[in-house]
Amino acid sequence: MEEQTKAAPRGAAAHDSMLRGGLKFTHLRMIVALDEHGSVSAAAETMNVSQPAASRTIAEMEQIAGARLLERLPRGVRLTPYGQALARRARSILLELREADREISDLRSGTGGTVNIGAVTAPAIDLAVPAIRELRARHPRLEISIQVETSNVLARELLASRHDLIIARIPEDLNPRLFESRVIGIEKACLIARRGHPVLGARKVPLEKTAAFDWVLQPSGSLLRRTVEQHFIRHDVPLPERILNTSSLLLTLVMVAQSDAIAAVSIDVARFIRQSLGGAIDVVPLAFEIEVQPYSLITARNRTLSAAAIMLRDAILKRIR
DNA sequence: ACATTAACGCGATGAGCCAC
DNA sequence: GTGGCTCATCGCGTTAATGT
Repeated sequence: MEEQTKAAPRGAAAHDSMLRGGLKFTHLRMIVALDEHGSVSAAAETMNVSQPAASRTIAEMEQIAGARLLERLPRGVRLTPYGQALARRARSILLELREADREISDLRSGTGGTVNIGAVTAPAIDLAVPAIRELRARHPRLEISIQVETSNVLARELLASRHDLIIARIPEDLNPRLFESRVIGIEKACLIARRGHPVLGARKVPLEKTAAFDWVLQPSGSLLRRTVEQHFIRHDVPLPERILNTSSLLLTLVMVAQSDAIAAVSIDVARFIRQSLGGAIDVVPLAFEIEVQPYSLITARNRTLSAAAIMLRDAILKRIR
């Protein structure tokens, strides 16, 4: 009986040393700053305290955690696996607090909420914009921000809590477990050129004919670009040599309209351009289709969406059913 | 060069006491 | 019971000295 009462507490109660030990907001900010800067003095500077104060904060954290959180190196410090675990959790707690801050601020200001969405170009035009239009009609005071970028950029922005949700693909170099995603659309791409472009004479333009011209492509490593490059490799055609890298659709269109440059864009984008620009730009007819990996509606795992973000997500999902 | 430790200062807080 | 005052304590910051 005596042994029983002396035994370590079980379940959740066995893992509350952080709470009982008095882990503070400052500690969370410090471990994140240490992870980002790799030095106590740099972390201290970002938190506007002296370096010894930071050192004492670290000692407190290690005392509370009951584990060594940092390796002291000749130049700076490095987080131990314990430190990394705490930093990861601390980041998520701080992000949640930021979200709570935003939600309270929305409620106080009576704006009806804010929502930040990111999307790659095609679904931005085809899905995000119509969903936003619909939402705005129902909730005119809702503040909505949209960023159009490549999946690489958007996924990182999502993890940094700068977006509530994105329509993109999870980049190969990021852990898919960090996200919750649902495939919502396939994307086909095509090549575009200005009306009257030399390649447009043929019924089916062979790829090798296009390689000699300037190209406008998304930055290296982006999915659309990789897909296009794979077509060149598969058809045994040397890759274009003169490439302008940009993720800006506007710049792409200007380049294509004002020069002999060829660009790769999604079919949805091309359709929109043809309708809107009065035929200044044409689709290059190819003998094959360019299929890009499907895109998904992606949110950060373990992050609760605000009411405004849920409304936008539902408006998007409604359009694909 | 960078981290830790020691000594100290300052402001916030709570306990104890007293007057009203 | 309430408000005002004093004082001890605590938390958290600093600088200076010391260690790696």
